[in-house]
Amino acid sequence: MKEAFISLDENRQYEILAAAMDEFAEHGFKRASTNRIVKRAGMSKGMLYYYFENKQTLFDDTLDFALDHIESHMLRDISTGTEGFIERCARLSHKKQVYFNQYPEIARFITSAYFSEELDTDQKKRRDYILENRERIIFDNIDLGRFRDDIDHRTSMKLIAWTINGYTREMETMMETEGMAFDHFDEYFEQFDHYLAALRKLYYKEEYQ
Amino acid sequence: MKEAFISLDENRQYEILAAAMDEFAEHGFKRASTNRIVKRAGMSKGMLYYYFENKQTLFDDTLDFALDHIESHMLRDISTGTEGFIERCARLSHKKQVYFNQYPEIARFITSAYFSEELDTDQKKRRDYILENRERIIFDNIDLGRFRDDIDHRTSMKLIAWTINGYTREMETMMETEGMAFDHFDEYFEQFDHYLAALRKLYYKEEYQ
DNA sequence: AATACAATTGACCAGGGTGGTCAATAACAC
DNA sequence: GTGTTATTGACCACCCTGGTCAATTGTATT
Repeated sequence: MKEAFISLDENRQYEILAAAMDEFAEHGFKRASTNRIVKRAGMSKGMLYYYFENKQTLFDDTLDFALDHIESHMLRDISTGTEGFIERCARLSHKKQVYFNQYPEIARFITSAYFSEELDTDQKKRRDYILENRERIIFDNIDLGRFRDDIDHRTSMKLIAWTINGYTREMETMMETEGMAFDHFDEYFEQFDHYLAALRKLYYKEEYQ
Repeated sequence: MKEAFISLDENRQYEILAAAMDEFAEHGFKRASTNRIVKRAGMSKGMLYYYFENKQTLFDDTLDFALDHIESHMLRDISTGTEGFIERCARLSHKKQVYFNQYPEIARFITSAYFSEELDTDQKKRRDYILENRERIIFDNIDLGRFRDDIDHRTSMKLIAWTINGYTREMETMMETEGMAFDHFDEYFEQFDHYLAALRKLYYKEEYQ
């Protein structure tokens, strides 16, 4: 990341990094092609090496950017006030959904990096640290009293988490394959509320439904 | 697929097709390497072209084999006697789980082919037909009377399907990353039964729990 | 207009991988 | 020994790779 790149317009910076993220996500580091990256970004080969030292540092800088971005955009404002587990799950899922919808390149890139063996030790550490934050926060400060008592609380939480993840996953694939328009977005939130109400009826005591 | 390949030992046939499936799954048709395939299969370059016309027909034959295999191994014996939706979902998930565990190469290959744009029209049709069979069968002949009536049956079915898929997905990734041993397999089935009992308590009338 | 410097291009390089071929063997049967 | 089949891997022309760099264009300052 040379000064030439840093002094670039922020939108242009993102376009270039997005091109790199798409290519790395699709092919991994080794088989990613710098030629395809410059084609995706709409620039000449020379510019890439005017902006970055080489392919490796391009990848490193891109990963740094993506992890920073996730930390500052998706994981901030996740306050942990006491709430029911259903509400907690819904909130986190929704946050993730919105973020992944707004920055699909970053989502794809990080997802592929999550399973990649091509990262060095430091990169793996940082990736794991950031992505496990979400796991840590999900069980913090939960009002367990809302659960019905004839089912083990841990069991309830597992089942609820799977259910909500399943719903958001189905929405993701629907949006990917059909290119969900904005008018369906309201429908999506209505549906979500409907299912959450059902979950409360299933898992909560009457007074918390 | 020349006679030379057909007259081969069945196990050896599978080894070679498995090598091809792994390579195609990982890189797609275009970027898959015949050199890596022969290396994976432990044979010389010449043999591949002694067995198959060229890369394209190798892919076609491999896809045909995989689809046939799924149809005859995973989708047979799915009788549709009347049963509860939880039991139906569990049975199908279990069948899929066992099959994908036994033939992981086929699972990976078909999964990647499912999102591939490199298939021709006929191949896409056949793939869609076979894979949608599972979707069709899942709602057939369900004893809806078991559901509690204060929650819409369709809602219940959606929620249950998401839950069970979430569970099996978690097991799959656990097995992939940690290399689940056989002694954990019993534990897995115990857990599964435990969660199914909870689901029955949540979604069924008392007399069906 | 002239100069200086930054931004930008794409032809070019050596090296490596590609799908596919084929003459040379090895293995086996008779 | 002979004929047939199984098997090898060096080899081909071609394409793409990461990276370079002389040449060109753009822009601001004098």
